[in-house]
Amino acid sequence: MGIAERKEKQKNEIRKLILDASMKLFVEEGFGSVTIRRIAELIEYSPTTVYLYFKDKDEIFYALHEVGFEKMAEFNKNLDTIQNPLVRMHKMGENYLRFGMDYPEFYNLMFILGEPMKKISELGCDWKPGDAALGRLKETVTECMEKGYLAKGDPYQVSLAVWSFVHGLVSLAIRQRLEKFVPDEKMLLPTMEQALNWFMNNIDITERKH
Amino acid sequence: MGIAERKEKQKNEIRKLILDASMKLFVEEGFGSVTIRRIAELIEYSPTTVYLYFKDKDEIFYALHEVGFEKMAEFNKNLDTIQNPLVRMHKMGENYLRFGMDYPEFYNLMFILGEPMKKISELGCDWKPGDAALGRLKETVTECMEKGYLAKGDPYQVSLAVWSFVHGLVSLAIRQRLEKFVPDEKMLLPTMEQALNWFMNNIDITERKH
DNA sequence: CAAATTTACTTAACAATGTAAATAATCCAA
DNA sequence: TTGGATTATTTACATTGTTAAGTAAATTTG
Repeated sequence: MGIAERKEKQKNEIRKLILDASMKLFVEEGFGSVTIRRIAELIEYSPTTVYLYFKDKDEIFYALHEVGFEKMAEFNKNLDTIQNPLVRMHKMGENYLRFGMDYPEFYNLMFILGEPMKKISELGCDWKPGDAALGRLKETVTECMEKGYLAKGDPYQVSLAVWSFVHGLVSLAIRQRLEKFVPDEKMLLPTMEQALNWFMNNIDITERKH
Repeated sequence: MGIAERKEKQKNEIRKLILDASMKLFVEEGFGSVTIRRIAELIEYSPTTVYLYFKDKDEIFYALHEVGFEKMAEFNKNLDTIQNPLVRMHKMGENYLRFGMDYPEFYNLMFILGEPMKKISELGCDWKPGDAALGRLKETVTECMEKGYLAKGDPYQVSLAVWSFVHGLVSLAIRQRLEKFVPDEKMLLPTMEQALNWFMNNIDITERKH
């Protein structure tokens, strides 16, 4: 069926057009500027055409949020060579902080906004990108426990805690809740990294000397 | 000037009418249902009248967000009798988690949404409610350090870390990022409390035995 | 090859939204 | 009572997401 195949291909091409336009708006002007009409304008179709390729706007945001996870994965390429699981975990946290501060709009979409999640819950499927990301953290946590860097326990629980910690830092920062406490914007990331250091020092049982 | 005084009083009465209506909509139907037109409908004025008492919608949300902080303060009334600063801090965290899960819409407004913060940054003033809340945490942290429960260090830094941790938990939970990992909704708060326990155990230097 | 049908797209429209400008009603002092 | 100030409303604009109806072209069918 070369014919149905080409059809499918063309459909995907326009889908990609739409996503590229959405991405351009998203990256250059932020979440709020991604409107159906501006997307349509960019791809030179009528607004309603967009609805022939995506059920609604949330579906577009879901797609963008997946791209965000790919971008985040790039930040984590520097982890491969790190042998020590605790050092790797620390670096993972630093990457997370840096990603969030470098791409706040993406971070927003991935971990804060409701739009991508709506897609998931109505489709009944699960949050694959998030699951994969937390899975990688869990592996490292498990290794840390095995090698005696972290107290033995439920790696899932600890992963959740670590994630919550860095997410808390990033989300407070990018939602302007730290402005009063860290007035100098230049000091924001350093302060967060320092907090991460403190955290890592506290959970590392090999560092405990009192 | 009994006359100008009454004028002022009447003005405040209508302001209160508007805020009460906004609160009703906010509490009963959520953030998205607080629209100028529905507020006007409730108070039986025309929509534009609202603008005679509030510059814009964000100003209303700023007022609501302050009420949220008052509500949160009520949750913390059980702290007064707790002597041990570390136990108090732990309870503070539990209260925070419970408040966030009990009033996700308020939490949203207070710690996630941009609207109330916009008011602040354009007015150039600072985030008083947030400042006060973190201040109380800082006091407790300081006391913990003085009494040897926490390693000595910058209490501000540690407060930020503690806050980030609980905020991370709550915000991930109420923004549906934990659904995949904690499928049973009933287990959400217990899981978060367990994470808090783990956290507290790790930072408490009196508990360290290996 | 002609007719019927499906596909791809557009136009028009609806129902909201926040908000500004113009207009009307009300109130109070002179 | 009159006239200026205050307060409220009417009207309007520019957006938004999204649906329904219409159209033209491509494709399938007879």
